[in-house]
Amino acid sequence: MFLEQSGNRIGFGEEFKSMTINLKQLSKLLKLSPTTVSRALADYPDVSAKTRARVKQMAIQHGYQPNPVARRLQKGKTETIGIVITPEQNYFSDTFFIDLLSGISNQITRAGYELILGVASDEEHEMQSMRRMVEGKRVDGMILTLIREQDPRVGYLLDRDFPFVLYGRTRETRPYAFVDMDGKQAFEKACTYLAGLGHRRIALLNGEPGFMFPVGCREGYESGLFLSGLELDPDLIQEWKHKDPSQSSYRWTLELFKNDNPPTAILFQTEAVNGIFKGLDELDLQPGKDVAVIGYDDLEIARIHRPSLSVLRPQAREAGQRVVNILMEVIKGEDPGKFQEIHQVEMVIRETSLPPS
Amino acid sequence: MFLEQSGNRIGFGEEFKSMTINLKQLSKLLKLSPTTVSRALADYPDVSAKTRARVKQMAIQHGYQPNPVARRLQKGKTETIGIVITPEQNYFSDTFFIDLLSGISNQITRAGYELILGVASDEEHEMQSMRRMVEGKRVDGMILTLIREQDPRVGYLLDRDFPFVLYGRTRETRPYAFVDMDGKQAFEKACTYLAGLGHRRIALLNGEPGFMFPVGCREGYESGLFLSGLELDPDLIQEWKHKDPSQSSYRWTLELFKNDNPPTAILFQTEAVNGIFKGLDELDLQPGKDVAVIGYDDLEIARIHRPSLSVLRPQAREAGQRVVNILMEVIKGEDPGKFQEIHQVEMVIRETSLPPS
DNA sequence: CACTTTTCCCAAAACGTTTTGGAAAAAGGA
DNA sequence: TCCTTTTTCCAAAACGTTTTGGGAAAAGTG
Repeated sequence: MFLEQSGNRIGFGEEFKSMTINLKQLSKLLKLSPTTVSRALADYPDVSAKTRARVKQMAIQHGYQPNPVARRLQKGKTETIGIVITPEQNYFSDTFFIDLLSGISNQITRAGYELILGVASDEEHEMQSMRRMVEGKRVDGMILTLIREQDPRVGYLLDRDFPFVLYGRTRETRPYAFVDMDGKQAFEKACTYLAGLGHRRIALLNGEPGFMFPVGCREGYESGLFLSGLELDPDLIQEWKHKDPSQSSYRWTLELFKNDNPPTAILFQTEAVNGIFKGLDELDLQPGKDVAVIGYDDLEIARIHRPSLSVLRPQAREAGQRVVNILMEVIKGEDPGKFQEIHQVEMVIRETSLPPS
Repeated sequence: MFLEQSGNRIGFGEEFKSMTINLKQLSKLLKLSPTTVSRALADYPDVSAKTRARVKQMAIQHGYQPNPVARRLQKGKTETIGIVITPEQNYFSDTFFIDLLSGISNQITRAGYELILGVASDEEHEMQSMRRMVEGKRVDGMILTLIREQDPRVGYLLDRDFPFVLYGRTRETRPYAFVDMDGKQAFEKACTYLAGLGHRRIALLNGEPGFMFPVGCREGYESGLFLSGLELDPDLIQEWKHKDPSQSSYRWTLELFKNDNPPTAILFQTEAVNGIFKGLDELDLQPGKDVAVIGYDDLEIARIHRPSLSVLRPQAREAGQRVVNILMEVIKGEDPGKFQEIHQVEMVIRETSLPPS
């Protein structure tokens, strides 16, 4: 018979190698059946307190950890979550995203799950990477970020009833789970704040069209203007491109002040700050002094810049943790429609949001 | 008996669900044994060309993909690679890192493997996350980045003979596999180039001490000075902190020009460019005009800045791919000592590297 | 035709768990 | 004491593959 397994004798100088004990080996050591050992470790009530303690002690002593692959096969779950990121879209210039990822990763680890990562260069590869995970039975659930207004990924996953949670929202009538930042409320707040300071001409540099987030930002901006009794001027609104935030925002800034009646305040995503500040500098305008500015996202640059930048600060880590907790519920079979969270965004007033001069 | 499995009948409106065929089910459809089907798909020579074709066709038709978990259990391999990143160290402000990750991810996918990601907030959690992967038998190999001069992770992995590849190097006498950028050659090249233009006072803002990369940079810098017949002035050398690249580099820049004999050129990592440019701006010095500057890493800011920034450009994607290919060899049992690659770094001359005025 | 070789296929074992469905032993109740 | 209930354990099945070790049929060979 082949039942004898290579033992776990610890030799000299080899303390670390083959620190890998089996359930079978462990049970042999304990003179118990594998069944009992497994159940003891899983705290089943049908194993006596005494043996349970004995098993656990021995397990610790020998550093036993159940082989996750075997467990996954038996349990019929991969205990794995997938996420696909796309560098082209300038994700990583943003400490915000790493915070989100950090929250996601830690919470997944806490649940004993794994996070597998795909890096896709464009929309097509993004889909391809996701399909590999889903159809290849490599994950139990997906996390989606950087959501587009029309996002084929969402339809794909809904069609096959595959568990997922969005960080963000999309235009889709079927119920799905998401965690999103309240961009609308944030921009409304920033806008009314500036108006309250006396600003009458407030410009908005919005995110790239096609994505969902800028939609809310614009809504908040318009609502903020309305609440403050200000009129909307299309000349004061523009979008920047994900591919080159600085370049497009720089050009727009120059454009903006050719206006007969230029703005006294600008709202934008902090990612685009370099271009805007460069543009202002070229026009001999000082941010915070000649023009009030508020950015969305509290990046490092916002804190270290002089004058320091007033910002809207989303809580990325917390959001990441919520995404994971929700995904776990959806995987368990809970109705995804129950989980639709919109998180408030804090405003941090620093030095660039003064009244007009 | 329980051998009967739920069939794979495709109903109306349920085209997508349970697109999940078994090897057993597939073999039943083909009226062949699971053995033969498995071997046919794996191109074993002991299955006739005709049946092989028939099997493959049917497999495609039903979208059969072997369950990776089951395969991993049988093969005794996880087909998974682990990596742990640490946000504190400002990784992600760097498009360089996402390029590296992109190369790694794509190559891993090509090999049919998975990349699992850990995000650790500090050194301790970094180790903890790696131990979970290694001792929990969750990965076949590890990729290490941001290597320290004394790096406990390397000793840990060497001690237990666990396959790994470093992106970078460390002080360790036992042989191990690594892919590294030739920081020494790069800084030497930049330094001699500047000296060739006529610069006599060249400053270096180096990376944080304790990490391995700055060691090579400094060597290259010193060697470049020496080759150009210039003397080393300790006042012209400083380190910045990973925690706040901009802040520390900003302060250093101001300090630097209090010198009686200030530099006419600066070498640094592009990550720190914001602080340096801010400092220069405050001193009314124009980069490229009053002070020549060359950065290490071709970040977006380097290209869009006016004047555009001359840089040293490491090929991150290619390096990532090499790391994975090497790791696969090491996992196969090849001697890690055979794989020690140092990649050349290209210099891109743009507008900030002119002769002294 | 009888023997050997080659071609083609398959049953069973194995990977390391968890779950199922008891069964033996101990305890409780009369 | 005898029956019932509770406690405590375990053998076997199952998860879905790949690998092992043949074995039957077909094809050569003399």
